[in-house]
Amino acid sequence: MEEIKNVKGTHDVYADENNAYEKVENLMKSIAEIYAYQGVRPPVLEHSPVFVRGVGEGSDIVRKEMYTFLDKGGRELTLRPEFTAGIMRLVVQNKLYATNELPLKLYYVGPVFRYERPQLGRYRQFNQFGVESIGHNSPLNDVEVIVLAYTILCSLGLENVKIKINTLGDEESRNNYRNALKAYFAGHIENMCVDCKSRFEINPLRILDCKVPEDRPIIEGAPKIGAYLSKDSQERFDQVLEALEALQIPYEINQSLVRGLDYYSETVFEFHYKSKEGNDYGAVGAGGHYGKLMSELGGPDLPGVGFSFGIERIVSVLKDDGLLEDVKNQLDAYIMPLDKESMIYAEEVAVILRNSGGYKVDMCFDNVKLGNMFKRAANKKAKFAIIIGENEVKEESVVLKDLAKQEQITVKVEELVDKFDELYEASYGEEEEEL
RNA sequence: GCGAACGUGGUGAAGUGGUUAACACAUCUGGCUGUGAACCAGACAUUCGUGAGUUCGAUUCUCAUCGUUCGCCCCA
Repeated sequence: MEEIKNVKGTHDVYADENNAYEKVENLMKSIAEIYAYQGVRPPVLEHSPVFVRGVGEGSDIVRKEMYTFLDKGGRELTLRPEFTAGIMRLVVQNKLYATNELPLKLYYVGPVFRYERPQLGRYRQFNQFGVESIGHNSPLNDVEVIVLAYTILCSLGLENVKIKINTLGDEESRNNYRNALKAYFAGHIENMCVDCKSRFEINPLRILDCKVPEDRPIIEGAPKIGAYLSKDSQERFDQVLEALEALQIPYEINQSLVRGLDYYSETVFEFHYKSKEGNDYGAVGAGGHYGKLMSELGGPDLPGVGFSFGIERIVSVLKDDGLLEDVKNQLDAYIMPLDKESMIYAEEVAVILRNSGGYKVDMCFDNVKLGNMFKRAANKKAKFAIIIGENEVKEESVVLKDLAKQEQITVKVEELVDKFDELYEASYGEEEEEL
C-alpha cells in the first residue's frame, strides 16, 4: 500500500505547537479588537478573477503561484493566495461600505495557499493574520494600521522589530516615476541580469528589488521615487512619518521597498525581525495602502490600508527566541486509580474537580504501577496527583499530593474542591495574569 | 522555475559491498502487593525514504522518484 503523507509544503500543527498558534492568534485578535477591528471570514475559495484583477496580472502570485482549478460545474476557482482581494469582494458584495462612518475596520485569520518552493519559513499552505481599514484616505489611517501591527509584535515579546517604510505615490507619481525608470534603465538594461530584463518589460519598479551584485551600482544610480512624487503624495507621506514620530514608532525609509502585489499605492511597509539564533525568516509581516483595489473589483472608489502577518514565521521566530516557554501543556491534577475497582469512583472525582472546581484534570485509564503513574504525571507536568485505591473508595476520600512539595493529605470527597482551591492558591496563587 | 546538499528506530545519531545494523535518550516489563529523580535484568529498526539497475550479494555503488534543507527568484 502506498504510504499516506501530507502534501508538499503543508505542515501539521499539534501538541505544544498548537498552543503556540492559539496563543499568537488570540493575542493578535484581542489587540485588533482593542483597536476597534471586527473579525471577518471570507471563504477560502473565490472565483479566480477576484485575485487576477485584485492582486494583479503582472504579479508573481497570479502568474505562477495560484492554486487554480475547475470545479465540477466548470467554474474556475482559486484557493486564496492572500486575504485582501477576497475581503474587498466581500465588502463590495455585501455593501458594507454603506455605513454612516468609515473606515470599516476588519481583521482576519486563516490559511492561504501559494504554489512555491518550500523553504525555511515558507509553505504552500500557511496562515495569515491581518487587518484592513477601508474607506478613509487619511494618512492617520495608514499610521494606525502600522501602530497596531507594531503593538502586536511588541506584545508577543519581540524586541527590535524593524519597520521599513516607503511611498509609491499616487497614480500620477507612479506613472512619472515609471517613465523615468524606463528612460534610465533603457541605457543599461543590456548589461543587467535576465530577471531585470523581464522586469523592465513587466514592472520596472521591481528592478529596484534586484539583489544581483553586478546590477546594484546601476540601480544605485537610478532615479528615486522621492523626486517624482506629486505634491499630494509627498504631503501625505510626510504626514505619515510625522505621526509615526509623534507616536514614537521607529522606522526606516527604504526607497527601494516596492512590494510584489500590484494594488499598492502611497504608503507601503514591511516588518522585519531576525531571531537571536540568526535565522532570517524574511519579512514577518507587510502591508500598505491601496487606492484602486475596490473600484477594480466593481465597487465604489474607496481606498484602504492593511497588513498581514505570517503566523508560521512569527511562531518560528518566537520559538527560536525562547518566547514560547509558557505555552506548554500543564495539568492541574492527574488522577491515579490503583486498581480496576477504583476506576469509576476515580472518574467521579475527576468530573467533580473539572465541573465544580474548573481544574484541568486528566486520569490514568491504564492499570499500571503507581511508580509508573507518577512518571506519567511528571510528563504531563501535573501540579497535583490524586491517588485512589481500595481504602479511598471505601471511605469516600482521596489522597491529594502536591507534586512540587511532595506533601500529601487525605481528604473527603465533599471537601475536595475547597481543599484543592486552598492548596492550589497556596502554591500557585496569583501566578496567572491575563491581559 | 533554476542551482546544491541531505534522507538510518519515537527522538538524537554511528556505520559497512557480505551471515545478529553500534551507541544514547525516550518508552515498556520485571526486581519493588499503595507513592515519582537511583540501581540491576530484559524488550524495543525482518530493516537503513520509495522504486529500479549493477552485483553471487546493497543500507552502503548508479539512476529515477518523493521529501526535507540551503542559495536564486519571489514572498508572509
